[in-house]
Amino acid sequence: MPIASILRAPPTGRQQPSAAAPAASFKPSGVLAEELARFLESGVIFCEIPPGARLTEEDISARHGLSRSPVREAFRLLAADGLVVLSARRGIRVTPVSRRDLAEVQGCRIELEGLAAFQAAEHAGAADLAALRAIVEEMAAALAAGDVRAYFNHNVAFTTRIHLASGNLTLMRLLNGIGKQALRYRYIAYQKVPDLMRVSLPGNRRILTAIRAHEAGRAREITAKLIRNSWAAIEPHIPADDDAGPR
Amino acid sequence: MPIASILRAPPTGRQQPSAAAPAASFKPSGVLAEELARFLESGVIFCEIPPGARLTEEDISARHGLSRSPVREAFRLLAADGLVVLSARRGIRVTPVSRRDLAEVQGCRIELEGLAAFQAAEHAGAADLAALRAIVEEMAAALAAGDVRAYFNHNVAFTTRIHLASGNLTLMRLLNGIGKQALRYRYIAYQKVPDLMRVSLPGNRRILTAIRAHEAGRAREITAKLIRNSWAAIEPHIPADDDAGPR
DNA sequence: TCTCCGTCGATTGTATACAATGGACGGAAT
DNA sequence: ATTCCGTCCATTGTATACAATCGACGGAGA
Repeated sequence: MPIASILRAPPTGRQQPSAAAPAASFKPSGVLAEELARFLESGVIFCEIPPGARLTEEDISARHGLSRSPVREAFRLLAADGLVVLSARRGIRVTPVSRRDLAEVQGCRIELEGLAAFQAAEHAGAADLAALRAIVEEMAAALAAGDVRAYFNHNVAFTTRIHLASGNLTLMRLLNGIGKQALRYRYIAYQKVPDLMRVSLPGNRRILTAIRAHEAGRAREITAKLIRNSWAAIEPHIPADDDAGPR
Repeated sequence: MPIASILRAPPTGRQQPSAAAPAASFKPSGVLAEELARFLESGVIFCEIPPGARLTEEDISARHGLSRSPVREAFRLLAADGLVVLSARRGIRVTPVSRRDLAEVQGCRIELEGLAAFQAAEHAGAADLAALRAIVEEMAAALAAGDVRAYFNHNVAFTTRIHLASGNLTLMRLLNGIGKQALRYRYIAYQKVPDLMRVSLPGNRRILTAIRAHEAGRAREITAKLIRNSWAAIEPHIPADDDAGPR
């Protein structure tokens, strides 16, 4: 039982659960599969469930006191976002991190985030600009307070708001997919290299400036450069070769 | 019952089906959900199941003589590729086509296919080049024979082989997602504008030339231009505004 | 006639039982 | 001692039954 105490408390006990359901670990409000997916997702992103960890549907459903149906569906959702790898009848594994994977993810992100920034600069309205400005201030506050996790969250919000401002639903879908995978690396980055904040904030300010001025090409360039920066900062902290590594 | 006779024959009758299972419509070999997903997928791509059509899990499972479990999973797979839209408790609809959607898809494709061509030009080995050359010849043959559907299939194979040659698994995953959606538009294009073949073939030849010469930037440029061309050719054949249209 | 509310049907969400498969382990034959 | 084969176990794939929810329809009241 490798990942011991991470996902322990079953949450809800809806309908007619045969055994009594223990305490809650996430909100059991709406669709169980999605709630569970979000819960597991954050676990993976913040490396509370370590890369390469092995999971089973049975295990998770027992731990959370729900049936395999929503658990199974949740895992499919994670797999679609590249956070876990499903091997038929051989269990489920959290996608390992590797420099190669990092390179692929960041390479794609440069294109897609660049496009998002470009289109955001073209289409951004007053509401978008105001929201972005507000988020940047929160980032600045988090930096001043030295709160890495808060900075990280606001940074993610900033990025997401740009995606929204692009008005391109398909692009958002793609970014959402790859973004989940990228978030794990981004979190590792801020955790290992907190000083990244100092580089990131001015960069994001410049992106906002470019968007406000409707300078699409420049917004794209700055975005790309920022991703390359963080890429370079992360890389030393990722094991050199995990893809063909031990199982 | 709108989409009448398209998906009629149930396929397998595995395990203990309560009623006798009619004739097969797809191969029941391995994992039912994936087989079914591929079957429905091609139905959507080739517009045998028309855009905007409404489907239900019950309906499909009855038609194919299998339970809702694999059907449900198949629809999740299609949804992940953007081919259908799931509305909780209100049924499933084939993603409508629209000029706006087309613009989004093609915009993203320009970036991603461009990146794939770029990286393919960097990494392509002898095997990749040989395969690409062979496919181009098949495309030429299909053009000579005036076989639109064959040309389309080979064209898709060509694109896919470039993705493979890029060696970027993450990029392939993204392209696979958006690619499915794009295929529908690409098929409409070749169906409505068969002459597109005449423009497409030389363009693909030039991409191959650029890849063979390891001219990554040029490979990207030509790819982007080719997509823009087909985009322009398709657009007039898509209804102007389907997104906010009638339900 | 118009509006509001309750009932009902259609459809998906969830729970559970069973089947099938792939790998690990152990025993027998060489 | 080594290899091959058969059995068992873990895990997912599939089938089915039941619950919950959304929307539509119709009736009662104003």
